[in-house]
This record gives sequence, structure tokens and C-alpha cells, in this order.
Amino acid sequence: MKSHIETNEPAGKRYEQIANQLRGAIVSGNWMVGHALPSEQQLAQDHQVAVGTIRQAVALLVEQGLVERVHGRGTFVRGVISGAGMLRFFRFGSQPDVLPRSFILSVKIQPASEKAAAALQIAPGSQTLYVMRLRQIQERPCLLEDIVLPLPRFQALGHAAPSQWGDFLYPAYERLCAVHVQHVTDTITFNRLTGAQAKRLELAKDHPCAKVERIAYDRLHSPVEWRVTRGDAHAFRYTNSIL
Amino acid sequence: MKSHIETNEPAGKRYEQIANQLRGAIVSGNWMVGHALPSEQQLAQDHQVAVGTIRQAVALLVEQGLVERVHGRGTFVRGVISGAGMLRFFRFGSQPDVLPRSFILSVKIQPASEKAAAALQIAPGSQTLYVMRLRQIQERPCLLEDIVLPLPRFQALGHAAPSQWGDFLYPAYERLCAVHVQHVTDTITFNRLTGAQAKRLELAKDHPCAKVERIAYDRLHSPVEWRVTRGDAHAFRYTNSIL
DNA sequence: AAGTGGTCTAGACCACTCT
DNA sequence: GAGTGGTCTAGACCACTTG
Repeated sequence: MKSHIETNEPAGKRYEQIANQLRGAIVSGNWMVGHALPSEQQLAQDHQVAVGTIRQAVALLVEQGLVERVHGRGTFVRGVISGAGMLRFFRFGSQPDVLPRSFILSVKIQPASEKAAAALQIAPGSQTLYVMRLRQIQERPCLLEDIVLPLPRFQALGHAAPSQWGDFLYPAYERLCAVHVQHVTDTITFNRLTGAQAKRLELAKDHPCAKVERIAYDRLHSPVEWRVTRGDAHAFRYTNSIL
Repeated sequence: MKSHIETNEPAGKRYEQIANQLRGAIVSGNWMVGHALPSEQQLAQDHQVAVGTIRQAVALLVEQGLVERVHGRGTFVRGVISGAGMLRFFRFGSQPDVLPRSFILSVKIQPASEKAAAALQIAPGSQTLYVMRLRQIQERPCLLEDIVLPLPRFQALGHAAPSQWGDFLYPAYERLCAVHVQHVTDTITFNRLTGAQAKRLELAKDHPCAKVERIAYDRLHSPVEWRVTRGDAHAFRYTNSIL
């Protein structure tokens, strides 16, 4: 035994330890979104290390998207991820300045299905908020979404009127439920519309559709939302760069 | 005028300048794939800067995927990108140890179409090597590819017998034509098969298909290959993480 | 044991933003 | 001008790989 004091920092690289501590302060909500971290000088003093070491620690957090450096101003806790909108998967003939509108078709409390439970890492049958949403551009319906949110975490959302949710959900999660979506995984497959789905999208039954299944995670990498989005396969277009 | 000596290093950050010089040595083929860069100490001396500055320069190249650090051994020029295989887009009932086979259906020299020319940034009508390839897993055809390669860069490939190309093309490009694919952009859309395509894939005409259009780039960010891959839409599955 | 990259220090000076 | 992050220096010592 090297020391009689139990330290729960299992040691390793100094900058990793510091990054972990900083991450803790962020994910615990101790430092809110937009909050400025202490200056590098300050952190170096606090942790009794050189500034360079602090810079390495912060670099890790930047890589993980938790934090953002701004030259001359400071380092800030990042908000909800950007560029996660479903519309990036589809090209509907919309000018960029035409914003899509959301229509909540239904909100129910119901037990999680097998698939939803697996995605959200909760017990099958747990209570969830189940939302159906239609998105349209210039009066034309284009995307149909089934959204499953675990309770009680999203209770506040259920209590608020859907009209108050707004056209984008992630900011609403943040505002009403203090849930910060930090990371998503999208799985794209191809399918055909059921009769009910086709009706909502004003397409024919069995029309080909692109299906995007998304799991959204918060800063602790806990899954917080499971979403299935369907749209016309012929409007689907997705570009990705690798390496 | 600050100096009467014309310098073609337009100046800026020292580590960027150095990174540019190193990049030049790599993309010019001066340092081949697998070649070890000089040690950080050596580079620091050569460029008359501190080691830390060299580390920043090399970090840039690592980010760009040009170079790879190995602790205790050195820094090495990276080869062809990995994980770019088309099969990652599809789930055919194949064990991971069953390797797909390639069949070259045809090789022709023909002028570039409008689309191919745009993708490859060459003049429409330029000479290209046009390859049709079928990939199959366990005797079952699954992917049909149209591949366009600019001439004269790929002349050596045209001269070699297709049987010598192997089951994977990028290593062949490297081996035969000294073309190093460094980066690709894939665009996914959904479509229907033409009669001819359907026949090759042993599916019905108008069967839904996933179409992946790829432009591959070398280390200079010049497009070197345009490829259109088609497969059964129902076998398509693609997962992507964002942020 | 010699050589490599990885971590860390303790500064200096520069570029940018805000007041 | 005061405070922030960005660049750069000139070292020390550690961890890993190879002969």
C-alpha cells in the first residue's frame, strides 16, 4: 500500500484526470450551457500544474464536443449539438429560408416496446412518453416521426402543452427537462410505408420510404431519445465524407 | 516593402509552414507510404524551432490522416484509407470471415460523360477507363458498380489483366498506378433498378435499390475515381454517429 | 542502451475581445 | 488596458520499441 489515503482518482495522465474533473463539473450541471470555464491561468493554479497541461486537458473536452474555445474571450460549455436536423437527410424543394413546421399528432404515456427499451437501455414495459409528430414544409407533409422518451425524465414535457414545445425538440428538451443532447447515432434503412403512415404523408400505401432510426445521448452517454423518422425514399439524399 | 527577398512561404504560423513542407514531401512521393519521418529532434534542428512546434506541425498531418504516430518507433506516412469498403453499407447474410469476390464485367476506354467529368473535374469528353464490376458473396451477386477512372493516370491499370487487379481496387490503384486514395465522399440515394442492372443482380426490374455515388480523392484532394454502386435497398443499412 | 514519441514544466510574447 | 486563448521556446523526465 503506497498511501493510507484512499484516492478515487485512480491516477494516470495528469491532463486526463483534470479533463475528467472538468467533465464532471459540466455533466453534473454545475456549469451550465454557455458558462465560461475558469481561465487557463486560473485552472493551472487550481490544479497546481503548468498551463500547457491545462491546455491538453481542455483539448480533450473540445474533441469530445463538450466545450468550445473562443480566442480572446474564453472557453465555454457547449449547448445542444447542431446539424442534427432530420431534414439534412432529405431534399425537399425548399429554399433554405423556409423553415419547417412541426405538428404534434399525439402524445401518450405507454410502456416501452422491446425495441424502444433496448435502444433506451431501460426495462421493457417501463413508462415512456410516446409522441407522433409530422413535419411539413410549405404546407406539404414530408416527415413522419415516432418519438419515445423515457419517464420520469421527460415528465415536464408531458405536462407542457405541445404548442409550447416549438418547432425543434432538442431545445425544448433542454428548456423543459434539462436534457442536453450531445451526440446521436442514426441508422438508415429502406422500407415501405404502411397504410396509416402513407396517409399522413399523402403518399400511396407501400410507397418506398427511407427510415432513419436515431438514438440521442446526453453528456453522460445515456440514451435519452429514440426516434424513427420516415420520409419519401425518392427525396432521400445523404452525403458523408470519410477520412 | 519589408524585404527585398521574395519568399514563396507567404508566412503565418510557423507550425503550419512546417506542416505544409512536410505535406509536400509526402504528396510529391518523395516520402513513400510506410516511410518514417525524421525524428522530432531532427526536424526541430532542421527547421530551427523547438520540438513543441514540430509536434504541433505533425499533429496537423495526423488530423488530416496523412501520417501516423507510433510511440517508441516513429512517425510514418500512412497508406490507403481503411473502412471505405462498400459492403459496410449493406448487410448481406455473410459471416465476417467470408470475403467478397470481384468480377470485372467489362473494361472500356470511353469519353467522360457530363456527370463523370464534373465529378472528376476533367473536361467532358476526356478519355477515361470505364469499368463495370460485380461483387458477390458466396456465389450470390450483391453489388453492381460503374467505375470511371481518368486517363492517362490509370493507363497502367488498363494494360494489366483484370485478373491481376485483385478483389479490392484501392490497393491495385496504389500498386499499379501509384494512386493513393486518401479520402472519399459518398452520396446515398434510393432508386429503382433498370432491366439490365436487375439482371446482373438477379433481381426484378424496378426493384428498389440503394445507390451510393462515391468520389475518391488522393492526397492532393484531386478526384481520382468516380464510382456508382447499386445494391438491393432492403439489404441497405448504414449507421453514422454525429458529434 | 539508444532512440523514439508522450507528458509536463515555466516561462515569453502575440492576437484577439471586451470595456 | 486588462484579460483571454494561441504560438513558441528550451528544456526535463517517462514509456515504449528495437537492436
